[in-house]
Amino acid sequence: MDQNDMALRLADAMFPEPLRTPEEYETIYPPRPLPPGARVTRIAPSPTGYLHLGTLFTASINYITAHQSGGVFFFRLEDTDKKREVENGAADIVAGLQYYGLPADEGYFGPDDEKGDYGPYQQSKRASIYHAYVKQLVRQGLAYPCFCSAEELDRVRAQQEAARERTGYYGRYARCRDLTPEQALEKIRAGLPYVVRLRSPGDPEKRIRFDDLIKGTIEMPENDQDIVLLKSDGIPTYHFAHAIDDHLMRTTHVIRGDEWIASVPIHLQLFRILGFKAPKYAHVSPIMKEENGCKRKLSKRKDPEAAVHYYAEQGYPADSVMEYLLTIANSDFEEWRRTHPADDRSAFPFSLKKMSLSGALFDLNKLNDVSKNRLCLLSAPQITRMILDWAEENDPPFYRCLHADEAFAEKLFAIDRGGPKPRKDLARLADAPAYAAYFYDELFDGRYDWPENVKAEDIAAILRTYLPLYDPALDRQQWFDGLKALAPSLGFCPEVKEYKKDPQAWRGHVGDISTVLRVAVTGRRNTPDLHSILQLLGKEKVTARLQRALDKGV
RNA sequence: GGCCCGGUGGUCAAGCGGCUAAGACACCGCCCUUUCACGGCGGUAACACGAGUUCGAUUCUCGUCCGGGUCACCA
Repeated sequence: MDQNDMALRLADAMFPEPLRTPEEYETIYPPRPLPPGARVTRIAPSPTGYLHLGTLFTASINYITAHQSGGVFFFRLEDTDKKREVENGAADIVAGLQYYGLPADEGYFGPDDEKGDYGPYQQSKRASIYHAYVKQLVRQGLAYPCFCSAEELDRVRAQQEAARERTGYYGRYARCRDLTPEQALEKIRAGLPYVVRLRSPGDPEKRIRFDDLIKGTIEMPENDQDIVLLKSDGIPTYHFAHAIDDHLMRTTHVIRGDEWIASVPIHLQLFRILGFKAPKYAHVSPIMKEENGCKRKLSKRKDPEAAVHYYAEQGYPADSVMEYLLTIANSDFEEWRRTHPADDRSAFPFSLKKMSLSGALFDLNKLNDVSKNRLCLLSAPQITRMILDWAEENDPPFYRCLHADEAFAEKLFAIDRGGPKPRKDLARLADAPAYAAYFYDELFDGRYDWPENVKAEDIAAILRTYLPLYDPALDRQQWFDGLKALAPSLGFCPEVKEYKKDPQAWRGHVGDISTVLRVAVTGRRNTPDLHSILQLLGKEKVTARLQRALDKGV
């Protein structure tokens, strides 16, 4: 029996189960009938935790890239590491993408819920596919079983480190590589556990070159590591699954985090050995965080803002988060947004080439600004609905107040909204309680932020004088004219301009009077239009608030 | 340590051999204004360092330094 036959027998011993051939898979998963230029992209998360901001970022870039080219964006679950799996991880990620407006066109949607002709989209269900290809590689002598234990591998690595040599399983360190098929067969029959490794044809003296769509041309040494293809439980490693899946699913553009860039030589090698056309790669820089002067990747464990849940809890609408992410992705997005305030984001001419080469620091200020600019565009019914939904989850007392009279709530959020110059008080829905508290006696904290340029005695005088005067029948102009008329008797100037000419002659101006009233009624110096607030509150409450402020004193 | 990638104001960033080195956020000031806002105007503030190429370097080359990533039966 020659070596070739032995290789076949080894392959059969390793994979005794009935398997399809790679050729069959080629016909089962034919090239996609897509117009030229259409890009097929994917998000392929591992369910090891909740949806991460970085995953969302990468997903949005994949989504846009596919959709702007008339292609397909699909979801593949990389659940090959059972040890690290988190209970509702997959469901959370799927739901999160949906919530942020990035639903996949095809792929995994739930344990028994898939869409598309290129599945299964869950790697744990693709074992026989991987095995078919590994079996072929074993037959060709391009892969072999390795019986080295974790301890042996550790020992070798320690030696390599001590000798200042390159670590890993390659060259003369690839001990199982030289096992004859007979020897391997014997160990398998003896029941020894093993992994399957690639017999790497790479030469580290040679260099490979590839064009990353974001980073440009990159040159690296060829891979000569006999990397693991199949773990001892028969499940593939990321590298191997990537090659098989992205070929069979006909991915044209692999857009992923740049922590993968160092393994591109492995991936390219795999595609070549398998006879697949390699996809185009685009490696996205991570979103960073600054901590005592050091930049580092946003960490799921340490940073609450890494988990996408954080934004929902804080009341940053999905729209705001996506807008912020796009400003990071393509810096000219902001300019586009200014000129197209009402357009859908999908109309923005996104380009991978405009992506930054280095990782951006997460900037809360910027997020707030972006979010304010989005929230101020919403209609009163829209924002009220969002606040209601947010509060129901996150602020029950506030919710109860709003919910008791939703029409009233809508009126209060309608103040100064909808005009050409909308206020920008809200960056998050979580800002709403503080913004609206004074409309509700239950929430009004009764603290007063009196202006320091008005004397306490004047404040008291203003309140006492105005107390019986508020008339809800007056419109804004009449109401304010009334304040002006009242001003001189209190020693205040009715015209600000005149006051400025000779401040010494007055105790203040009409603006100060309205500030005093504002603080007495709301406790705050910063509120929307006072007249509207008084109208909404009504005569009885206004009077009660003025009385209370008077009683409490300054 | 090896291999990659990067380094323009506090942050995000334009820039691709010649510019008083854009713009946005944040901060400060002024103006507008009945208050609060919105808005407008203005200000502080940057090419990591050293060589080289060039008439001329933020821009090209090399080196140094700094930052990040990666070197698993994790993805």
